[in-house]
Amino acid sequence: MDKDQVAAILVEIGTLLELKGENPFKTRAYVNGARTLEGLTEPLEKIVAENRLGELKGFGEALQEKVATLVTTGRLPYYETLKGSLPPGLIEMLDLQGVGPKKVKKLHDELGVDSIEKLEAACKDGRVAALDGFGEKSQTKIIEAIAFRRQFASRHRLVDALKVAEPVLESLRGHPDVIRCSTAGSLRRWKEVIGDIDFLVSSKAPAEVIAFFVGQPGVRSVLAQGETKASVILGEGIQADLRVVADVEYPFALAYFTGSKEHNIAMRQRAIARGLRLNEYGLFRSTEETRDPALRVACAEEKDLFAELGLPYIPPELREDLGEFTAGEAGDLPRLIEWTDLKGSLHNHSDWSDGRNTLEAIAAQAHELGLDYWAITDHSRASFQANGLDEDRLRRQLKAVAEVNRSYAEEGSDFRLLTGSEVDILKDGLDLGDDLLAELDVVVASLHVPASDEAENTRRFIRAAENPFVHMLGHLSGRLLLERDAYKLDQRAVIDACAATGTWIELNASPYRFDLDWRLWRYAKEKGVKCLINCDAHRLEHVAWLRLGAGIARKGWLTKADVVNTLPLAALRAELRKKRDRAVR
DNA sequence: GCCGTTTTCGGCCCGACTGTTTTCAGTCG
Repeated sequence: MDKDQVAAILVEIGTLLELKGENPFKTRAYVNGARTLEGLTEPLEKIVAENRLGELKGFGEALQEKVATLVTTGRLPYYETLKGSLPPGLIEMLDLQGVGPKKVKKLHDELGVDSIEKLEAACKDGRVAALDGFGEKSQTKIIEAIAFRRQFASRHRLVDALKVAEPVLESLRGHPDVIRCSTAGSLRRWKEVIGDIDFLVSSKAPAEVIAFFVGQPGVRSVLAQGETKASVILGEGIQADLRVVADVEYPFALAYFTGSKEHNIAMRQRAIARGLRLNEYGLFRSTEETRDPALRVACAEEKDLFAELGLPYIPPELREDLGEFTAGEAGDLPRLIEWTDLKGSLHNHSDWSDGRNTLEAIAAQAHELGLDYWAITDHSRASFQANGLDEDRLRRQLKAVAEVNRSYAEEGSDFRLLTGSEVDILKDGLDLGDDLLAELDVVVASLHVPASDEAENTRRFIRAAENPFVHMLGHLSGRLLLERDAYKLDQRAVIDACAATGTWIELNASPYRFDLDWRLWRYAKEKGVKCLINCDAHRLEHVAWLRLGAGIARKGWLTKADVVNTLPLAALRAELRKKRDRAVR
């Protein structure tokens, strides 16, 4: 059983204990343990085998024993007994907005409700409103929550959230009562998948701002509206929360609402260690709960707050409590890549395979945007569903690319299309021969039809990395966010092989992929594996994904020096030759 | 269930909003 499966079970144990009315700190210990496991970059199996679970944060005797049992036997009797003692529908009921463990327990104990369907029925005939502690409004809200859950998923891709958040932010920025404003939460931290959108505003007139916010054109319903905060559902089914604070509180609130929760807890503890108290209203010279302005440590911006706690500014992308405090104290925080450092993309498609646009149109756009180069790496023939190119068509495409480049050269422009292929990794090797690969500027090797066996997939990737003409591996895990899990694959073993062979790894910037996952880049970087931030563009507008991909690279602690496609064309060509030259020697 | 310059017990981050309360519990972030 791998770390994600084990983590999911720990979370479920926590939830089941909550439903049983257990001590909330006990339930939280399980969830904390799960978070720790999810953040691991080395195989859980190895940690268990080496008896090192106890070194993990929040792992005492009970968790060590349970996780070891799960990893070694794939089962856990404690969990099975616990799960068997509660109806499975109760967990699903927790998904409902405004319904938590206490209410589920009461609904189950008093009405025998053990599924969303039965809950809906109980609401419709008024049995819920008649319960102690419930009323008409609770009943109506539950009915609405059930309808909402049916219509919308509660998780959204970053790109979809940005699309609705950015216009609202612009709108807020233009309001006369808004002094400062920002997105916060997981959106600001650039998580690949987000639950809801958070906005923060500073203002002297919160009521006006809140009224303006809930009246935005995209708002389809208002979940809550108070004096300092409001929650709405936007048209696309994404929940958005607004918080309004005084301007003097803004830096503290921004840090607080940006999170992550784990990062905030560490920040708070740093404050406590200095005899201070941190909350969303300020950093106070007090150990008691207070909002006394006289006790507030003055901070004009977030960076001042970090400085008070003995830290350099920590960019939002790094605020996951995954080492930013240790690195910050040591002065080792990386200077993160900016998306404007990127000079082009080395994995893209055209209408020769499954892309939408012609070579000419693609080149014109990339040139116009001020990029230095853009590689055309259409699919190889094995991807017949994508109209993959066989050797003849690829040779013809090389001529067509040369033709486009000639026109830029004649204009005196340095912009160039690069030739290439996204060659399929097949069972017994690559879909194109080495002779032809050697003629291409850029070779991306990707797996599109995985085996069901982890070792087999790992072997195929390692073999591709060993090919001297393969520059990089494409969308390694094969995951599609919110749609499809990663292939069964030992990603760290593949990263090791890339390190050994001088092969690069792509950070596929498609917001459906973001693959390699940001959590693995620090491992790759440690091993000396370089990154390429590639659009995998199939349409002109996908060039915008460079910005998204760079944000994910930032989340993976990458600097400009770690990313090959920050190099200008001549230097890039030199890098592209290195692995091949080494093979020839 | 975890943890320890508050150290083997007694804490565990903390505040806003809602609804059902007549002073607060539940939920959420």
